[in-house]
Amino acid sequence: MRLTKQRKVILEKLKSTTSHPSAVEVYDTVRKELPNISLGTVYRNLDILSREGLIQKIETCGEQKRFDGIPEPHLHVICTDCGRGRDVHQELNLKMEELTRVKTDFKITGVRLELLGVCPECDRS
Amino acid sequence: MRLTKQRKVILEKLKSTTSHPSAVEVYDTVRKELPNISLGTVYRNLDILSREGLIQKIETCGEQKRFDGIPEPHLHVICTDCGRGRDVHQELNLKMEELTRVKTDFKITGVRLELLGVCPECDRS
DNA sequence: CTATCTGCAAAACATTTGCTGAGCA
DNA sequence: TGCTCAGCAAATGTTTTGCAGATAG
Repeated sequence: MRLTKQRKVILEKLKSTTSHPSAVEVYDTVRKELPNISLGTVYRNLDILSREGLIQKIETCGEQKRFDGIPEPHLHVICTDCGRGRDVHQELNLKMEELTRVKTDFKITGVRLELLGVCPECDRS
Repeated sequence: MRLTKQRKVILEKLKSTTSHPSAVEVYDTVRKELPNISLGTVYRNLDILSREGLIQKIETCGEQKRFDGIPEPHLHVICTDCGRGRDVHQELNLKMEELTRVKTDFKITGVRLELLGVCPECDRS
């Protein structure tokens, strides 16, 4: 994987925020520095970067996908009002051992878990 | 809420399957009985029915939304290959009590939890 | 009767892709 | 220099919406 300036800026912007921006939001931020970058390039790079394990594509719900500069799996809270997410640096007590006991003919490989809530901003209004 | 024949058939089809069809799949099924129904009507009704609590809109990930004739919250396994889901009628040991101890300024209201795995069909190939 | 609902078509988004020329290694 | 990548634009897929006529209650 080459380190083009587009790729570098995308990665850099994503590492310096905790707001889990969508692809379009990344695009808007990066465009301040690289005005000629195209949205297609942003999508392509977000995809490549997450496949390479440098960032995380948050397969979250409903709306568009969001991206996280922290590639290690961790817990997110999602605001049910505005859709914004926040990191939670705390483990929930859900054991993988318990998952293997689930009665299903699927081969269980993991969980997708996120907390739902209302963020302080939305709570005010 | 009126009980139109379109709405009745959509609800009926959804109640008689466990496959969590997407809106387009519901459309295809319903069209066998009501050939002139439009996709827009299907979307509108799926939305209304889930807001009324008669069905469940599965806010699942990545791809398009899927719908469940069972409105009560229950666990789903999602195939990471084909995206198909299946119900799991079993509780995981995750207590609401534990959620309230999460350190965040969000007002926690719930969790979104789904299992990931590979379905028997995809496992074969 | 009339407020709600349908069908249709267009619009709105999010995302992907084909192509040609540019630039990293 | 060669292979990967960027920019552009068109295509794709999902969901929403405006409108005029139909219909449940």
